[in-house]
Amino acid sequence: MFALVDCNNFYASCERLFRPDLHNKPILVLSNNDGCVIARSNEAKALGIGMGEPYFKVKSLCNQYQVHIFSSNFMLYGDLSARVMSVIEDSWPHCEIYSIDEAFIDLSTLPVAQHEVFCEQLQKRILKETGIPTSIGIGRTKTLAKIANFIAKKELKTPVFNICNQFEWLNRLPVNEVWGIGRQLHRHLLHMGIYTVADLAAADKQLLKNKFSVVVMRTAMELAGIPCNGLDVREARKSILASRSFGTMITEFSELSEAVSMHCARAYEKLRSEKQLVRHMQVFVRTNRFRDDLAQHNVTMDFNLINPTDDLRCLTSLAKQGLKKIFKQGYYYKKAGVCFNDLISRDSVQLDLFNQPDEEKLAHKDRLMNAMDAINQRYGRKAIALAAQNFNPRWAAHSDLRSPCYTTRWSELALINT
DNA sequence: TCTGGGGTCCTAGGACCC
DNA sequence: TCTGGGGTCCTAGGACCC
Repeated sequence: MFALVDCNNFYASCERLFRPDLHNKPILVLSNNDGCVIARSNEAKALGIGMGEPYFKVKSLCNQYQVHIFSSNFMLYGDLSARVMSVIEDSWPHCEIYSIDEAFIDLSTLPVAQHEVFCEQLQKRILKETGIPTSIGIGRTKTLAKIANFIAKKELKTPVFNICNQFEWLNRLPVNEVWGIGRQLHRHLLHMGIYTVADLAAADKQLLKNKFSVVVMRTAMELAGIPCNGLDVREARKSILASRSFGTMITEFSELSEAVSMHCARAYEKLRSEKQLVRHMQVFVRTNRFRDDLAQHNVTMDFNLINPTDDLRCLTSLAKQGLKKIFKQGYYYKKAGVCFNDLISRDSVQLDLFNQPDEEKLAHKDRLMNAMDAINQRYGRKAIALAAQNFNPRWAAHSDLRSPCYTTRWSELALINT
């Protein structure tokens, strides 16, 4: 038995937490560059504003209905997420943090009669201790718990819903609400006459495997109540991506180079915090895909590193060399990024027989990187950096509507007037 | 004018091995 | 003219997720 705890309109709820005046008011949270809608309060959903819609398309509607707009503030959301997750982990020993706003819990060791009461209490405790509203779905499998959560949130608007013995719901929900069924699969399933969740649960499993994949087969089995997935144990990350769209389009190599250097530094930060080394790296640039009137140039450059590394100087220098090879004069660039792949734990490095690293240099590198990290940890992210970066670039993304980092920066604490 | 970012998993096909 | 069987590993691309 599984339960899925899912925060309601998570980013919008985070923004509202420190703005009680926005209770019952429509709220939107925007993506980087204030580009697209990535979260909506219920009031904003009621206005017909879609998920992922470009902000400029709904801007006038927002003005008309006085929708409160926020640039995204992931520092805040990440911190509040950690609070929610710690309450869940403190309440039950068998948990899997699935995303920034969701966690599965395995209820198998709890008597069936107590499932709903336990989840109701958990929901109340999270609300009380963090201020974040959640919905909880209960089911025989993770996929059913997901569906139950959907019913709780969207259909019944109750804090907790247990789908066991209430399978008639599966006939009423369209198959694309199922976890793992996206746009393409939905299209194919419709052609096969599979319209509802119940249709998929009853479909021929071998046929699904042959026609699609083992993943779709497992999904259908889970809907039929046969568990194929347990709680996942958190494993080391397999890739780290850092990329951003620019606030304005870029034509100069020097500016692209600054951007790529910045992305290296951001990816490096994650790499170091996870104690991993890079064996493969990509650097890429993109033009604006929405501008049919402009020539397009989207390229990626790959590198294999003979000796795995976490040396920011080395990674940045490589990325810049790659950029030099793929950069072409005369294009309007909209986005750039780097991706670290084929990561390996710092503790288990396989050395190359023919390219032994210089031990002394390696030790020197470690001291330098450790010192850099320590300085940035103590004095803030931008305290020390490679000169290749530019902290005040002309091309920085727009985020004019960002709320304060209420819970992570002393200088931005909420003020209370008495 | 304005259109996000960061991940995972699976499969088919090619290259290679004996 | 006729040309096997059984594997592994890697990669690109596509699908999905939040």
